[in-house]
Amino acid sequence: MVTIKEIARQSGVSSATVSRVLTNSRPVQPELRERVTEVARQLGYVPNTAARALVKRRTNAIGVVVNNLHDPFFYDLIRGFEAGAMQTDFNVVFCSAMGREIQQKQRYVRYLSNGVVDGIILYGSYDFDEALARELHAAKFPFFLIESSIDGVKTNNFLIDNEGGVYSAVHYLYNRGHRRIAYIAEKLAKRICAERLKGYYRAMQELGLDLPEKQVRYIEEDYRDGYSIMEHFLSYPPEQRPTAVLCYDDAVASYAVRCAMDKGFCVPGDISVMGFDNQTVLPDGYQGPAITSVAQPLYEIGFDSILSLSQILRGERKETITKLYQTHIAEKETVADRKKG
Amino acid sequence: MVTIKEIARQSGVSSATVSRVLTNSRPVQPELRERVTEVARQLGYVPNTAARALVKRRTNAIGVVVNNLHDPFFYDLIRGFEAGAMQTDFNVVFCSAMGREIQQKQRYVRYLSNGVVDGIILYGSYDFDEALARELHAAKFPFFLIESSIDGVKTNNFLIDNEGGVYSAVHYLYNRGHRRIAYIAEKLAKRICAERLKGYYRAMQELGLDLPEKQVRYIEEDYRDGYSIMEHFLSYPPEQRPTAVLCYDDAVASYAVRCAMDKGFCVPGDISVMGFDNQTVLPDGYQGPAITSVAQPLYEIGFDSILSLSQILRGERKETITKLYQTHIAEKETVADRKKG
DNA sequence: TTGAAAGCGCTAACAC
DNA sequence: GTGTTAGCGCTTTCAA
Repeated sequence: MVTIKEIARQSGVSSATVSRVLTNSRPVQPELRERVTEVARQLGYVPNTAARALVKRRTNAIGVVVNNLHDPFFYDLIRGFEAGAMQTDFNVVFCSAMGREIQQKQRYVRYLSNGVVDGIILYGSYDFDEALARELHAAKFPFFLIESSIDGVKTNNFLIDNEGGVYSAVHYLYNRGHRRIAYIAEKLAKRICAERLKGYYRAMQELGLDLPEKQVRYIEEDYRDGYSIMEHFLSYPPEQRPTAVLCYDDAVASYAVRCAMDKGFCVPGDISVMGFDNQTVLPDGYQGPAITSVAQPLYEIGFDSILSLSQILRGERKETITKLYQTHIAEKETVADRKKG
Repeated sequence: MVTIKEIARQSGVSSATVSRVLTNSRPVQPELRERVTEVARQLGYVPNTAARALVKRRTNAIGVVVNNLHDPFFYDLIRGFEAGAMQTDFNVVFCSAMGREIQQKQRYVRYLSNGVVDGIILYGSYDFDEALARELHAAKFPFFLIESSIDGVKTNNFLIDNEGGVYSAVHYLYNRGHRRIAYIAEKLAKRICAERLKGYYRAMQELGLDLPEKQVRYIEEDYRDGYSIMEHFLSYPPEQRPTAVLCYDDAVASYAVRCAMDKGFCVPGDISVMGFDNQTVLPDGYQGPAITSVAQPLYEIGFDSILSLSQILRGERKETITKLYQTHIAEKETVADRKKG
């Protein structure tokens, strides 16, 4: 490893001068500057991040922490982060916890927030994400929350209007003549599960549709349960059977569609299906019709969060940044308009 | 930030003792140990990574550097990295350069290799990846190459038998009665492009099939060119038209299939198509038949590389690790057996 | 403008 | 077993 000391020795100046040249922090005689620069170049000097971080208490890096980085769900979000990273001087590093691991996520957050990065972008809406956020908040460490927030504490966060998204999806179906609209819900300890379900109830109530008790069913294990729940809905007699099934997310919806098709139902001819997330990538090689879905602007969120956090870290913005992103309906092939034909 | 010094003060011992307790490095009186542990816990102490890295010259972290982390191509690879990370004590961080950016990739490699991580896993087969590898090698920094190597220098690397993969794909088609087998090639400055093409030529030659000059065409821009190239092949008179088109990768193949279907050809009835990578996720919402492809064991490679690098860093393995991973044919829906029916 | 020296938070060698 | 001390590579006072 080539150090500043070595450069100092070889160019006959003090290490302080080398530092001044390399960081451009104070004026240095042009000839010295040149000499130092040249020696540094020849030796292939790269500053030691740890040493610099220790004394400056700045690392010039931003950390992004998620669960399941491999999940195609993150496609647009990561693209946004990457694009944001191109626009800033901060180095951006990603850390991923497997499954719904809290231990590992906590470990990464602690690791990053103590001398590795200057700020963290934490993606997730599990209950433990809020706990991690509280920890960062208590430590006064700069961070940005995506899809979560801390009750009673104002923090930088980007939220998505999950409730409004499902609410508008119900209206979308209603406007196309659907009245018996079922919902397949997720009951993880994630705020977005509750928010989405709430949007469903609110819309159904406002539209004066039947109280949806028997039209809401919860996933037990994972998204594959969409299959058996759909099977259940399809077992209803035709006059009670839902004409549309709204799903917590697209993965669930994909299994609902699979089931319907397997049972000889036509989607959307016989039954419509909607999802959430507008994922281009569905699990297990789904090849059915493209799923009409509630889309969230993940690219923008990724991009904006990197840029906003950069601004905060540079001190360019002092205020707490909060934003609620709106969703839109991505019209695809799984919803029929019952008012036509 | 709570430091070791503060803990020392509050628990009435020296900071050396605190360090000993916290790192479990040497015996400490049980009561002192307990006192220190308790104070540390109460204060929410987390060791400063930078300080520790500086003195130990170890960070206990591994860096993974790729281009386009968002690319669904990485699905299995990232899953492998994540699973590997769960099996080791090292923290794993990912860095991503956009597009075919060399600047940013170099910046990340330099950043990581100077005080942020103990070892790097570099994925990529661009020419500049080799240059980056040379840099790391010159700096004697521990690293692992996936899909690339340095000419004349023995380094830790995992390679995939790209040539053999395409070679066996040609045989696979041959065994199913195909004789006019075309190839859509990529001509990026990537070693895998050359390797795959070589496998095609070798197989065609060994099988005594027509010299494939007019059966090989190169992509100009990106994978979408698969469409126009397929269009070209389809314009041949039936007796000269390829019965199978082998593609550099699945993204290209997906556009080749699109084209064939658009032009009213049946895949694989009228023309067979094969890809490479066995991607579950194809670009732009591809919905055609599942593409028969040459599959590489990306999950294993990701997993193994983390574990192998961990072992190297812990000094458990001294030898240079080199491995050539074999591919296999993933049979899907785009190849017809012309010897049947 | 430059150099000497202190110190960021931590570990490790050395003494006791 | 424990405290004292030096020092990792760098930046930043403070003098000169």
